[in-house]
Amino acid sequence: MSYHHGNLRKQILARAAEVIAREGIEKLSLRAIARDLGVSHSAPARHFKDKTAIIEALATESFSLLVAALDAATEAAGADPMSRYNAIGKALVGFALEHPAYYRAMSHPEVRTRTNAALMKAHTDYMTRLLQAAREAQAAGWLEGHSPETAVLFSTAAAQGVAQILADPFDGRLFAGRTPKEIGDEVIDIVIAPQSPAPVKTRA
Amino acid sequence: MSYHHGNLRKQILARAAEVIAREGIEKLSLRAIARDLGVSHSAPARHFKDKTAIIEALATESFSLLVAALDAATEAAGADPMSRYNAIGKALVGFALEHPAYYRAMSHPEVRTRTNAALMKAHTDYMTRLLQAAREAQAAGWLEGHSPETAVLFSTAAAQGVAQILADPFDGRLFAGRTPKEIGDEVIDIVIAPQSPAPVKTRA
DNA sequence: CGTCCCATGTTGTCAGCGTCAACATATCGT
DNA sequence: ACGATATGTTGACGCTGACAACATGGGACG
Repeated sequence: MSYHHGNLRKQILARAAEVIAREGIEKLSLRAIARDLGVSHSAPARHFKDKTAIIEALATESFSLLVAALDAATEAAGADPMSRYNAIGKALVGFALEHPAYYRAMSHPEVRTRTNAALMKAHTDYMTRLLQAAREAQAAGWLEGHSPETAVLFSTAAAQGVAQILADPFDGRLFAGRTPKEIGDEVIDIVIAPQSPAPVKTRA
Repeated sequence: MSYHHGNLRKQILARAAEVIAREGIEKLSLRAIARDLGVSHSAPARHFKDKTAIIEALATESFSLLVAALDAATEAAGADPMSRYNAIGKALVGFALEHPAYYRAMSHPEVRTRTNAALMKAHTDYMTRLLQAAREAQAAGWLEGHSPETAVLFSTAAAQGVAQILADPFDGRLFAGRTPKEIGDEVIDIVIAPQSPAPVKTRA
């Protein structure tokens, strides 16, 4: 198919994801990746205009994967709006724990300052899912009296915060004996009650 | 007092904080700082063994400042445990918004892998405050039925998430017309109701 | 089938970076 | 007065990301 190497672009992304997952996003090096793939030091430049472009591509891919995961979780959660939004929260935490490299790429500040069209579209798709599900949960009585923006901010902040803390080995010691996923799910159940308020008694 | 320059150490930290606040932690450069301060390129090495040590020092200082801010906020909040913990949440968000450089230093992953004694003590002091206040809030009925660890995780995750999102220009667009601080406070009131559940009607 | 274009990879170069080692000098205790 | 020491300087090394110039092979098209 391709020229000398084959699907270099894909392999660069894969290798970058490995490095990010194992050593953190700071340690990413174009030249090291090129070495690992047995390719000259500036071969990656043909596929990514600079280093940030790699993270950008990972972030874009990540938003797409995440949206797919959220959609799957939403569908599996049935019809109840609270169950659906709760499932989104849990899926978000699960995604962060299962794909740390992707998650870190998404939240990397360098990426946020770029105006790549594909990235922005992927991000918008993601935000759309959240806003939509949050709106439906609100229509079912969740956080009545608050604006949709506030509700989304509250829930995404909690979910992102949980994901970040659980993925951080420094704070991980607090939660001996239970898996991060279990703990994350418990917290998400606090943020978004797993069922619409039939039997549930909220206390302001 | 000092030799050629004076209080170089302090100025390095101050300049580093400026750079982090304005351009982000990625752009931090020892040599650039040295140039800015009119000093040779490896003068900083006398005060910080490597680049991460600067961030580490900022993070340590930051935890101390934050603890002081939390203590002040707690005291000003009066005796009610929920008010006190609520005030801690708001103080945390306020700190992140007012001192972005310090806040970023605290949450920088590179710092988390180090075992600096002063840093760990400052971090422990901080966590102690949170756990203590959360326990008292729980004793007052907040999040009954959950472990203290879960309660702290929920609230710190939410607070950190809010701080991170509000400090991010990318997501900031959602909240036109209101200051980040106002929005953050509203979210904190969701996380931790601002008063203990007497038969009082809360007004958001 | 031949030829040209271009996508892809290579080589070489540059400035900037963090870190280290060797050296210089002002300050302070004695 | 003087020597140790804290602090700053100079120079070097290998690494990095980025760029420009060059090489090559595969596909488009006559």
